[in-house]
Amino acid sequence: MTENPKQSVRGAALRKLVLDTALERFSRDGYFNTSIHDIRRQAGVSIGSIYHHFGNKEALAKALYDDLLQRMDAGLAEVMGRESDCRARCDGIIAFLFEAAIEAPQAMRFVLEARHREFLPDEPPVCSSQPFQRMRECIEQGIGRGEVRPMEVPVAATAAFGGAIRLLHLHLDGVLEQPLAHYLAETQEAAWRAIAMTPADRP
Amino acid sequence: MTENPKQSVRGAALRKLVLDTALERFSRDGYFNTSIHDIRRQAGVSIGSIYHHFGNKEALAKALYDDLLQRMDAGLAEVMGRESDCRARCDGIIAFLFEAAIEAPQAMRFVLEARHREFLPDEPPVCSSQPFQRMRECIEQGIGRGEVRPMEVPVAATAAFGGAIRLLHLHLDGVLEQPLAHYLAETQEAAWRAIAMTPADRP
DNA sequence: GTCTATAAGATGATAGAC
DNA sequence: GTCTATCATCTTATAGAC
Repeated sequence: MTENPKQSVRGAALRKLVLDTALERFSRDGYFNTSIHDIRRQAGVSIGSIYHHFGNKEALAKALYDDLLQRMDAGLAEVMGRESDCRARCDGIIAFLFEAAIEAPQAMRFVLEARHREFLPDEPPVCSSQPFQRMRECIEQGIGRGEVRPMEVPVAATAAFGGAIRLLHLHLDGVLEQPLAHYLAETQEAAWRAIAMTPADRP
Repeated sequence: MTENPKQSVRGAALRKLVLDTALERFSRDGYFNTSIHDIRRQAGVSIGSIYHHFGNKEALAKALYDDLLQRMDAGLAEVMGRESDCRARCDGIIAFLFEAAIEAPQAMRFVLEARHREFLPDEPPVCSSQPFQRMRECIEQGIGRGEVRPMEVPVAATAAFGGAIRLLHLHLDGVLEQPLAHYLAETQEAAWRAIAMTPADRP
């Protein structure tokens, strides 16, 4: 049985195809419910090619994970470069997360929902990854500049983005009545109120 | 090889022992990294007993899940009965979640972090479960009474509890510098500010 | 680099004695 | 109700031809 007729897909393109297929299956069924043979079948390539490019299943997941985290980080970096004050940055970050969840729900699901500890045991928790660290830095700067109330940084960071992330989960779980974008402005406003320095907070 | 010498643990006690063991392993290694044989070995019972009491692995996970959700819901119900105004209820709910995460981290990890969809495919998402619905109701009532700003309910609910839940994740991932309790008051305050009706919001 | 066929091991589940 | 022994299947991974 020929898997990849005339080997029309080869090299880097084959690698990309396998990654895309893995993302779809991992995000839909989970890492453990997806066998290498599932990916092989759906991608229409041979199991030998998959092992040639990635070595083993865990390394395939890790390649995917690194790729997605890097793309997410690039998006956040862009926001941080574009905006300068803390409110605008928080708004931009939340808007970016929403857009990403709308346009690339599978990627978002894999980054946000997957329990990476269970299949990438040597990986630090997601919350220690670059994108999440960037969010924390944004808030830390905001505190330093007096735009955000003085608070413990983990509290401020989770207060700022926890609501949005939680709403992202609801969206990905398909339990929201309205499209995600409908909730954007209110989510940004609530996030900022949670941490904003108000006149009454000044000493 | 005798597993349960003289069958000292039997009936309901055996069932409980299996559930406790399953919780520890599922929460530490994940559902898919835990085999029935692992649970059998650690609990010191026979595989036959496990299948007698639960039928299959998925049903074991479901029994555990239902049990934990019910306990969590009971805790939230207690808070709702004790407090009447929305701010006190939100504070109480967050305090309860923190206490539960401190005293029963394995249970919290299984309820909050596990991807139940992947091993309980017929179960609705956690966010639709009783405890989470209760939180949403609390906020909805707060809006109705004018204690919370008029907002989309999903936004208000995630804004109120998303930060706390996110911080719980950080705690369970072991990335917080301080003990969780240290962050309680600030988390409650930030949660309330995110949704509170202020004089300036009144028309 | 890609392919097919196969190996080696683990897993969920069952049968049947006590 | 609990036990041991065993099964059938699936999974990851490798070998070796092209």
